[in-house]
Amino acid sequence: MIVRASQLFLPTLRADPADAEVASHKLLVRGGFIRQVSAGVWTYMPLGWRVHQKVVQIIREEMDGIGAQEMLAPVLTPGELWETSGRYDLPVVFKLQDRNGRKFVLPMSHEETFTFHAKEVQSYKQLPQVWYHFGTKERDEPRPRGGLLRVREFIMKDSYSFDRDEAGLDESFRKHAEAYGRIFERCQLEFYEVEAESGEMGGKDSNDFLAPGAGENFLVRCENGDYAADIEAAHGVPSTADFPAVLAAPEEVETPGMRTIDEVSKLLDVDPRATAKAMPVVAEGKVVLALIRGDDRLDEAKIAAVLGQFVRPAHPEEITETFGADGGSIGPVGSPVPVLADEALREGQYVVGANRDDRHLKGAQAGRDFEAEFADLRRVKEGDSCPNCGGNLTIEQAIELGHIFKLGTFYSIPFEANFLDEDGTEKPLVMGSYGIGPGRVIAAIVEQHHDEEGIVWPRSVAPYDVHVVTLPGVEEQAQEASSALDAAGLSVLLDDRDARAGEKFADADLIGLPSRVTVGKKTLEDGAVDVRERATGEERRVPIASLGEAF
RNA sequence: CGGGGCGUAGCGCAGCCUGGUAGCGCAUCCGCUUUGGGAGCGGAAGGUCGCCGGUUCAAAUCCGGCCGCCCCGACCA
Repeated sequence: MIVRASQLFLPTLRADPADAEVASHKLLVRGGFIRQVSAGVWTYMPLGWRVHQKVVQIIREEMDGIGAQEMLAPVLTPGELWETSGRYDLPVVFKLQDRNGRKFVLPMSHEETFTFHAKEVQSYKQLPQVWYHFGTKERDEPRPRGGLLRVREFIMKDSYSFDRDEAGLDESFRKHAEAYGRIFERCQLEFYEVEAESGEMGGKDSNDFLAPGAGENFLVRCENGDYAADIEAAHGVPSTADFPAVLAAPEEVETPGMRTIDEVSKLLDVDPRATAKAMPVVAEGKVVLALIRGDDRLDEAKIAAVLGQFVRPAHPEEITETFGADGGSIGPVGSPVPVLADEALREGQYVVGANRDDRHLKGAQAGRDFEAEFADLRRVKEGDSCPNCGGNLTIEQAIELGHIFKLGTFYSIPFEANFLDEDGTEKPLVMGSYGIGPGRVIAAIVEQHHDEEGIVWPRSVAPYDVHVVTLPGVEEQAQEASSALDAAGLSVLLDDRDARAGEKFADADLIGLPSRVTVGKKTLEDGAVDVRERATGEERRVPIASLGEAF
């Protein structure tokens, strides 16, 4: 295939768009791949759509490879299906009504619809089934951002597995994980499969596929490659505290006006890591005192996992009412409410609030001076050690490319999606669901494959294989070169525009096809062209006659 | 939803404080010259200054309300 740039809708921009921050957003817009229509709503223009199609085809091949069956479910979905699952009232769900006031949902994923169809599965003999589609998803995101990173409408490949039992689900889950690995490898992505929070899905196990780069997730990794986790699920070993001399009993000290760990540790000349921070929270109407080491941050996802969904920090009035002291001076010793302490505080003696204004206690020790439940509450941070090998942990931003869930019977029970098993009993289907966002895959590829000049597409997803740049006076030779490449099965973008060489080269670098062929006046003398690799800048001279074999 | 910023030609911006016929660069169109890393000269086209209202002889500019977009946070299959 040969496409002429002079006829192509490819509006490249010389400057970065003013509202873009991340590299993939800037480059995809500048390169004429995508344009914004509204916040979090994008059009894929011809080049961008070609990339999307390439990614989709890779996903399709790998899904088909594990026996999944492609179909297409509608966007417009009756509200009753979502009332059945209980998801109708989630705030991110787009809802609308028809002229008769009948409720509809624009779904953000299709569990309900696919489970609805799964009611037609009758017998264990038909299992397992794996169905998927590339469907348009809608989400009333409170805050879209970062180009394709977080959007309100997007295409997702979502698949759903239906098995007889847990063992079958494990197998479907494993196959998906392997297929996902192959998909991301074919897209030349560096990625990590990590444990994830299941959110509102009610599922048990769920794994995220994270690609380092920009993005909204934080990936924790060990330098030795034996540990990777999303920060919300990650465990780190905190650095060792520098404890002062051991005390036989807690000792009260005056700390007038000292409210923060920083102030207290400076005043008392104590390592902040040898202090403990008390954070009263309210869960289900009850106050609990969360206790973490002075240098740590409370991880809200982790405390929510222990105390339940609705945890909030206590209000100042609640604190003084409960503890009889200001928030800067409260502590676990003599606490009127249960203490939930981070694992790091099991051993050692810490400086804590005395539950009296302007007083702290030195040498407070869990088990001796106060009772506490222990849990992992601290947010992993730079400088922590790997829980497996003790190596250094690093934290980097990452894009969530895909998410795989073991749903179990969360949907099949309310939908009564049952089958008759070998033993003659009726059982609910055991389900899994598995998503990949091609748009995020594209963003991640650009994040990981670009330089100062523009995008550097991996060949597997490049919109075209070769960019042929024609300089003036050699139009015929450029056509000849393009035909040779086309005959060799390569797709060609022929830049036949009446533009200056520099402009064409700059656009070629920006658009980022893997190879560039320059046809210029020299070609008239030697019948050869310059072939340049976008990734390396390496250039070689190749006769047009043998261009086909040069790739 | 809380905090901050922005809205003027296709893109990037100035003008607003201190009201008086709307400007710059790039892009676009025509002509000539030029042509291996974003050319030069000459000519031209293109804007309800986000929207509504108010103040004023006069509003891009001052005041009020609304809308949209970006960033941080909250939120988040």
